[in-house]
Amino acid sequence: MEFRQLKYFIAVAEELHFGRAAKKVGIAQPALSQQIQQLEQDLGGKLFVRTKRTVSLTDAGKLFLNQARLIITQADYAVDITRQAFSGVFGELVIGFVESTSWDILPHVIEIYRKRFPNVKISLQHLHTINQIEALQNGNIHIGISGFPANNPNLNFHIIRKESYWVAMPKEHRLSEKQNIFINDLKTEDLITTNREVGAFYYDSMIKMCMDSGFSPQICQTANEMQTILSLVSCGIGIALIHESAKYLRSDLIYKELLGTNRHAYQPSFVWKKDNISPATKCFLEIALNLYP
Amino acid sequence: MEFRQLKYFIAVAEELHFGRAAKKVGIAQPALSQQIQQLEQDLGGKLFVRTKRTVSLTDAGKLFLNQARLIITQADYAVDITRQAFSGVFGELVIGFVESTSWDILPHVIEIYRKRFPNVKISLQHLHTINQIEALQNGNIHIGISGFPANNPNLNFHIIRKESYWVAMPKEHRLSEKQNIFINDLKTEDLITTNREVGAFYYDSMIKMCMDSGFSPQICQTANEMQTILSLVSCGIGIALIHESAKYLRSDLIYKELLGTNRHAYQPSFVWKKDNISPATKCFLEIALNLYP
DNA sequence: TAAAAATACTCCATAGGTATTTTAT
DNA sequence: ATAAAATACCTATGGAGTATTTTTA
Repeated sequence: MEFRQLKYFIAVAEELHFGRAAKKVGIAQPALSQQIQQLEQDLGGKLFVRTKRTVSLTDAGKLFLNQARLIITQADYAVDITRQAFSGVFGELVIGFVESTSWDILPHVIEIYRKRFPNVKISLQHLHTINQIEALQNGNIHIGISGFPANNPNLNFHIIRKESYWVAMPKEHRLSEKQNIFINDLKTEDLITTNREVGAFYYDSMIKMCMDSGFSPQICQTANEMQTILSLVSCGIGIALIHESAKYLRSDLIYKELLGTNRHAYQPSFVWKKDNISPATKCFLEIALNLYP
Repeated sequence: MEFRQLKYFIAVAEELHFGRAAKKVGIAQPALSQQIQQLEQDLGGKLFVRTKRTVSLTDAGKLFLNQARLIITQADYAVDITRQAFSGVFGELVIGFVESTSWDILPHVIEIYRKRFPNVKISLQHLHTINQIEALQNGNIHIGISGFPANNPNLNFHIIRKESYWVAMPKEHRLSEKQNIFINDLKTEDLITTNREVGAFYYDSMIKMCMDSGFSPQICQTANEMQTILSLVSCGIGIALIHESAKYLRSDLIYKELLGTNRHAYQPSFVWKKDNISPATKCFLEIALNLYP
């Protein structure tokens, strides 16, 4: 049984005339007769009752006509949505993101993307940068939005923006009097940081920055989320090194830029595989990179 | 797109290895590669990501795999039920019947048939003999069960049995005293008969029988159903010429055989088209004719 | 007699085979 | 070096064409 034969069969069933049906499907009448005969032989019985003047469907033929239409419809649909998948307008997109990108970048890019590609199902996964790299490589996510660019030979990245370090402190803190804050001012301060596993790049970068200035930072407390860290700062437990966009999470603190350093506290980036990216991924990246050139 | 290609594609998707998949579907590896390439070209994109060592499905490939399986399942099902239709175990059977066959023949044959062919949908239509003939010819019914054999060049028939005329009368009727009743005894009796259109054959046959004996019957009343006729007899309105099986419909009357005639009051028969009968019809007839040889 | 399906036959496109090449591990 | 997919090329099956026959209304 072939698709061709199903289409021919449907044509004959609709026309009930081999000559007209042959014209309809664009072949010669004898070829059509042969194909129908072959189909009948395949199925093991007659689909049509032919006299030399009239053609009509047998009971089994009527049954098979419904089936043939179902098959053709199903096949056309399959081709259609697969082509859509190739074009990127249909499919699935799994996006991994770090907490800090969920404040502005993630909702922004998702909103724009959804408007253009409403038929792509988006799944979001909260993943730390290191896990995004792993998930990208074994195909669990299509796109990563990480706090720092991934350094991996199989991955591409695009830095969204670079933010410097800021110091978050309570209103009554003594450093709030100072005009300019440098790294050495933190030597004797209690610091609240993230756990290293939450963002090793950020953590190590901060440690190195201190070490380069000749001291080892006093980490009095760690937490997993920025909101928690700022709450701890607010309680007077210590001060925190944050990046600029985290300023807007909490308004009861004083924020001052850390001067005299060329390091960046935060470089939110899109990350994706170098090869075999899906059309939906490609379309997403096109929008995303256009949004944050 | 061809069924062949779908099957090959499913095999490769399952094995994720062209060599093994080729063996599985029974062709050589290069032929398989070519067919998959052609399918991909048809669809307009890659279904697999190939490195020289590994094969994996693209996102669109995963989508198309589900679709391909649906199509193949649908096609297999179509072939299956069509073959069943050819064998007579699946399909539809529309049976026309006259009232008098619904007392014993119809339920009997249907019961036996349903046991053997539970997947054939049976529709019953109450039709007079003349309408059965018409319905058979334009394909509205597959089988007719009529009170008399149809006389039509396009139809075959099989007489189930032959029943002679009987006279139905109330207990107190004067003819109930008589030992033997002949046609001439009815000359002066009020007769209750069916309307002619309900069974022209029966009606005309009865009229002719009287005319041959030299009188025109006194028809005092007509009715459409045998039950009604017997009720009217019971009321003393008149007597009725019935066939033997109708005796069992009502026990408060006296029934006596009409002697001295070789005519038959009733010849219930199966009727069907001479050609292009469906497999289900053929199977039904086989059972029916075997049941009433 | 004419319309329409089937048959006879011819041709060529292509599915599938074998041999070989390419490439990643 | 090897495994595995792709490429090159060849063969033959069968789909479709033209010409003709058969059949019945």
